[in-house]
Amino acid sequence: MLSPRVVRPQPRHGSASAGSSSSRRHMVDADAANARGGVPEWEVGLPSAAELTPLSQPLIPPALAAAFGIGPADAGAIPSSVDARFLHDSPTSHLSSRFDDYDEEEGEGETEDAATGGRGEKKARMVWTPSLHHQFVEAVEHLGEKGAVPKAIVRLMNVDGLTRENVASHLQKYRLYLKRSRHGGAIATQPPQAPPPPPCFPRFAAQTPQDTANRNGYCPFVSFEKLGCD
DNA sequence: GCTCTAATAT
DNA sequence: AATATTAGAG
Repeated sequence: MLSPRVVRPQPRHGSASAGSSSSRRHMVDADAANARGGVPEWEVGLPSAAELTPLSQPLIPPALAAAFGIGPADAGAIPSSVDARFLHDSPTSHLSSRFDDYDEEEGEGETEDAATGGRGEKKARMVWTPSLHHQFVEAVEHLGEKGAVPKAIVRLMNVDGLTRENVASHLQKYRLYLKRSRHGGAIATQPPQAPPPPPCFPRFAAQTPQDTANRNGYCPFVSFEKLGCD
């Protein structure tokens, strides 16, 4: 029940700004997410399957939940805990979902603040899962170039807990991506030669050599190059 | 004063 | 690189 509302806004660097809206940020602990991506020791201390089962098999498979836009899975919202790789996009991707509800119990593992004096509240960053991004893109396209402003987008997406700031930030990047796409014709960071796609996953069109690198099939997050063009 | 956006920070 | 935060403009 630890409510992270006592967040300590550490003073930036001598900026005298005092207008922080106290809207709650709800995000998961970044540590949890980070741990997901970076555990190199899989083979050492693998927990028994019995431990994993209850976690990986909630009630409904994430993809299914996503398809129906329902559910505890919160398809679009689950950070990296749930395999976002299964949620490329859903047919009905504009139903509301939520990505908060994480702040409810995040106090469970918080121990460090006790040591440092109670000001160790960390805020997790939001994760734009493929589903969320898809909703985002749909909203943007529906609103048109002129209407696609953060506020409207947030409204259209109707995702609980999604803030205007979240969208604004994402939108900024998304626009950059669009610009770049138009300019170089394609993502000009890679040679026009099409790398021979080794069959990793049928559902994943291997697009970049990076995918080849990820031949274990795990895509932590699909960035704009891969997400954007829907 | 609010929202948008570009710049900047983490 | 992805997201957050700030700063300035409209």
